[in-house]
Amino acid sequence: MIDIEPTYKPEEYEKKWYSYWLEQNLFDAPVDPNKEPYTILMPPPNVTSQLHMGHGLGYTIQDLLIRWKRMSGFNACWLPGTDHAGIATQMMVEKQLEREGTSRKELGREAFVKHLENWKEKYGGLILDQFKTMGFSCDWSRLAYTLDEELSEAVRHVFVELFNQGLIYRNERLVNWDTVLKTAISDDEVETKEINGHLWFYRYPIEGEKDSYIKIATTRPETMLGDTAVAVNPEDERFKHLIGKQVRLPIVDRLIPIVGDDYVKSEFGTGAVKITPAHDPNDFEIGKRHNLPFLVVMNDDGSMGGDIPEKYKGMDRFKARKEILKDLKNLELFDDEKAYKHAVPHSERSKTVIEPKLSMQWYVKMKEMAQPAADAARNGEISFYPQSWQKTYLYWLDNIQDWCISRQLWWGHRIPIWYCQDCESITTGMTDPTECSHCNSKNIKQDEDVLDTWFSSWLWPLSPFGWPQDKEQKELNYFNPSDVLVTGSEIIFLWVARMVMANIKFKNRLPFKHIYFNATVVDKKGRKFSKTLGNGIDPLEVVEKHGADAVRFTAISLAPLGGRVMMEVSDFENGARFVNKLWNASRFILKYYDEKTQLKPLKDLELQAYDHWLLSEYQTVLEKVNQNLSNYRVNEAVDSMYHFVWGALCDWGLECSKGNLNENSETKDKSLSVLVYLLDGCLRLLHPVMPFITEELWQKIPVHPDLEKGASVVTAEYPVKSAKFDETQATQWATVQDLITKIRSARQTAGIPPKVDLSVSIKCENDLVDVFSNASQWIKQLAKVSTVTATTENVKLKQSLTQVGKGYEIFIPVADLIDIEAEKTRLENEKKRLGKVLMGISKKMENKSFMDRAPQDVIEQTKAQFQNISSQIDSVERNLKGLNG
RNA sequence: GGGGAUUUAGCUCAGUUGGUUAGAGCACCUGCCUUACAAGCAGGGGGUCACAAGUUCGAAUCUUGUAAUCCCCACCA
Repeated sequence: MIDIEPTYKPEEYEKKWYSYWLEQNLFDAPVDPNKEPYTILMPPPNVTSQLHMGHGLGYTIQDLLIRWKRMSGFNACWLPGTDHAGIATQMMVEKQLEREGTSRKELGREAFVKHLENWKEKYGGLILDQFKTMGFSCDWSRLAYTLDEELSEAVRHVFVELFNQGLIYRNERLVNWDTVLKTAISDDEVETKEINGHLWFYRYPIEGEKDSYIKIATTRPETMLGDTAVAVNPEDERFKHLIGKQVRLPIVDRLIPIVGDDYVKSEFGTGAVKITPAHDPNDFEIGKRHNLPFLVVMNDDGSMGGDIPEKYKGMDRFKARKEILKDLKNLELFDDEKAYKHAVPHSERSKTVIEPKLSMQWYVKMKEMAQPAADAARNGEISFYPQSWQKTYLYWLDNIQDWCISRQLWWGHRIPIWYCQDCESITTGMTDPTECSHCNSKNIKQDEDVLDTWFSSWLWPLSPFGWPQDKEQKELNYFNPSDVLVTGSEIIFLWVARMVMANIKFKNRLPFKHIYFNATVVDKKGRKFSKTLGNGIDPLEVVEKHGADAVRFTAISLAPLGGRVMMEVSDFENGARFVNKLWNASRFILKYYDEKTQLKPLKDLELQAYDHWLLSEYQTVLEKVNQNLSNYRVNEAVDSMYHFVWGALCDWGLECSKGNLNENSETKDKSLSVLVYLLDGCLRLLHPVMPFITEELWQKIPVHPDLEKGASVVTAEYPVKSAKFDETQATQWATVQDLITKIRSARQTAGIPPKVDLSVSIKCENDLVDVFSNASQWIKQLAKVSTVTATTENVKLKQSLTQVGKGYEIFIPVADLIDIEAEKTRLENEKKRLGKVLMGISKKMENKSFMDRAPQDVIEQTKAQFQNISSQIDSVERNLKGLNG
């Protein structure tokens, strides 16, 4: 007897096995030319972040795939790492400083960066430990961090390279300015939100004409301080004559021209637009077209500033909005206010309203790099799961804008550009210069800004593999391209598309072949998890309660391909139940195994019909699982495992075996040979989903002669389909199951107490007589009846419970145990139901076109069905008569 | 405004080239401590497949339209 504790206690096994795996170096994937690599790049989490359910799901899927491929014989490398996450981390630390009553300005750049590094040292490893708790099998020897020396060198290499190729340039443009974080952010970090705002109408007096005005409409009155024109459509009859004239800008008392520009839509608002070139993207373009001055009237923090009336200086932009309106009213220039719903850009990070700001920033030219990245998707070299994301990807690439890569932050890779204070030229290079490369002046100063975090992340497929330092690039050439990228669709542009571009640009090949977008985790009301709502699920809390395997199993079984997945804490009980089931099933099987047990190869055994059925189901599940995993239909793969273990192995396999296991006989060894074989297979099958419990159990089960046993289930062979059963017997057993279910049903619907002894007679077709007779031991056992007789003869039994199956009828004499009337009603209903079905079929068969045009096999099927249903109806009718007489 | 989806049992979803009486999990009802598991076993109820039209011998499945919901992209002041 192999003793297993009555309940599975995850905390007792998880740490133990994880350490064991690490000791045995089972997750490491050194370059091995004799083995085919299978690589997944882990999307690096923010270095200071904590594990949440989103990670829980996405990374569990990756671990599932990696473990599956590792067991399938691949050199599986899951590259782990973390991202310095410029904005997020700096924001976090700045908040901390604020609580401590200081600020980054007060500390100064050097001290602040030092502070951040300490912070990273302190909290940086946390999420990686959490990954270990989840059982993730990353190749920890390759752990990378975007600020590592080698990775930083790759960043610099790329910057210098692109700069030298003229693909990086500096320009003054309108950027998305975050007034809270005081930095520019890229278009992709902006989210537009519908806001219930206002459209305000007011007038500007036309210079030199008494009581003549031009009326404009705006959502942002505060920017009028920086107006340098009013624009109208040149075709607009109402305003044509005004073009070329000037208006006197109220409050600031400045003369500005009225210009004609096609951009203005006559039908919107008043048909006249105030133009603020330094604070609005459209106005910026108009400003350029008409050579208007660019007047900046706002400070970095969103307060008003510049050359404006004293009263507004330093006033917050939203307060200034109200003040301006008040002042316009006082001047009797204000006309009207209308409720107006419009899209307003917000910062993804700080959530504040984005301010378009005129400033000098660094950009990467993208068009040229985007082309091959788009082609790769068009010609199918790179494929998306779900496929529909391809369109989104292509749309973005086809309409790509240049990438603003400079950030006014201190946390990140500092831009390797030096400005000469004397000749004003620019110096860059792989090493920090000491003098200007043009005039040799020592008077040079490095750019204050750092690079966008994604400028290091986009090199993730390359830089962790020693690129570009390693001249031979053995590592990179082995692992790149990786096989699949598993990530969230929200970073398809920020990260995914850019990695494709970088990999093509610098390695002339793709970073990965497949892109799988995992579902977004939301609550039962469809809301995203958020701290403020408090609706999140902490995966670690759930792990503590149910164990990592239960969490992994549940997460995967709930997650469809793409889209959203609703989760609540109670869902994880499902996983816990399955873990418990697997534990107990194993406990049951192994209980009967002792030193006298001799496991035999399956081919040497004379198996029962139910064994063949079990083996057949097992083969089916193996095929399904491997196929579904290949298609990234992970929830379906897990679903079929669950159904095999619970519905086939436990509900039928173990139940059928019960009669055979107690005796010290050949049947016991035979049963155990099959059960241990299947259990071993199930543990391997389930291991990628539930690594801990499967390892604990697998280590305990005896070696089966048909199977190999190694040091760990981590590296055991993943089972694949290979027929080892008799299909005929498997099918016959399915009929026996059907019969057993019908007997059980008859008994329960008639309300016969379980303790009452029943005997069953079966009238059946000739070939079923043997099938049922051979199975009588199990029919008795599972249907809880004392005798079973099967015959082709008509059975004449009065007052019987009856059931009709395909090719057989069941009679259970019950004398006065049943409510005859209730039974009659049941049979009448059954007759009605079958009648309806038969009607449908006969309609089909009477339809001449159906008989003429449908394929032969469909017609045959329909005929057989007709036979079947009619004979069922006959039986029901006969049974009804039996009850009456 | 453009694009991508979704709509099947009370809930979450399968249903892979159109073809037996549309499935699963959870929830619900009933009966059971039957030699692992009451975190269990057994049985059961529940669906005009969003709506409408079309193609077809045959539609949950294909086409078109309608409605509702969700996501992404977009500079109409």
